[in-house]
Amino acid sequence: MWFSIDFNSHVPVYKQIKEKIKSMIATGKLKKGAFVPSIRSLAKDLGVNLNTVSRAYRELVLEGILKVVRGEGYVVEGLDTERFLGKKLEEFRKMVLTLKGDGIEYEKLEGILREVYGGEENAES
Amino acid sequence: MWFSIDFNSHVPVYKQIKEKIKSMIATGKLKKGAFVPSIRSLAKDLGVNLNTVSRAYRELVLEGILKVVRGEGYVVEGLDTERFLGKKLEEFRKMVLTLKGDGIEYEKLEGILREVYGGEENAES
DNA sequence: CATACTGTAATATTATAATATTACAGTGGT
DNA sequence: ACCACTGTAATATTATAATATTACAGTATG
Repeated sequence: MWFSIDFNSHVPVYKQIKEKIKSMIATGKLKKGAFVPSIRSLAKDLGVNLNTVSRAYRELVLEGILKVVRGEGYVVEGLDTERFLGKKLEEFRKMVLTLKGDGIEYEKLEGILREVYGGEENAES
Repeated sequence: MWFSIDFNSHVPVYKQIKEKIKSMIATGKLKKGAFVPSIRSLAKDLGVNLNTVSRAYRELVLEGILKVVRGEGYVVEGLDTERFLGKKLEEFRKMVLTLKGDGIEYEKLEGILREVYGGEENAES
């Protein structure tokens, strides 16, 4: 299995797919030269239509992230990881700004940060 | 002027409106008993259709947040602020989890937190 | 009472995302 | 050659969001 789709999200499925692929390249789970799953198999795994995956892959090709070999599949080309992570951090900053505007205190957010990140650094004992 | 809409967002406009209204109630900018702008005037201000604002208000009534006085307008009823902020924090946690999954370090996020929150506590000198 | 605001209702139209389905074309292994 | 995979293309259908437009109904104020 590969990953999952949030069907309740307002984010279009094809965009979610694109993001996950990028994320997996950024984290090294997908390396340059590797084949991503075939359109049909990924569509089946995710429970979405073939056309939806096709659109995601097609756009990733346009962005230079995948390349296609007809009859064989889609291959990882590369990703500007800096840029990708930069965008993610921009979204984070935007959300923090909104939360601050809603009157949420710094400590509350920092607490959640610690919660998500902490808790495993000394797994023994 | 009231607030603005992000037309590039995948979040539907009527949902953005609902969120902003809730946010303004949560932060006390809109108090119980106050009239929110009329459907037509807000639609004009935001540059959206009357029907879109109408839908937002209608749903806020269903949620018990506004009430309607025919011929007069919509009035703020109330908001479960705890619940509202709780949901926001849940979204925050989700995003942090994703960012962690993307290999972003704790310090990077904490830095942005500080950046957004800091910078005013000692405004003099 | 007329006017100018309110909300409401109904209908048609557009754009986007996603689905369903069928068909065609390239590649590789047997 | 055949078969089982790949990608690709085309078409129709559905759901949702948003728009445009017109019309009706309630309330308040001059």
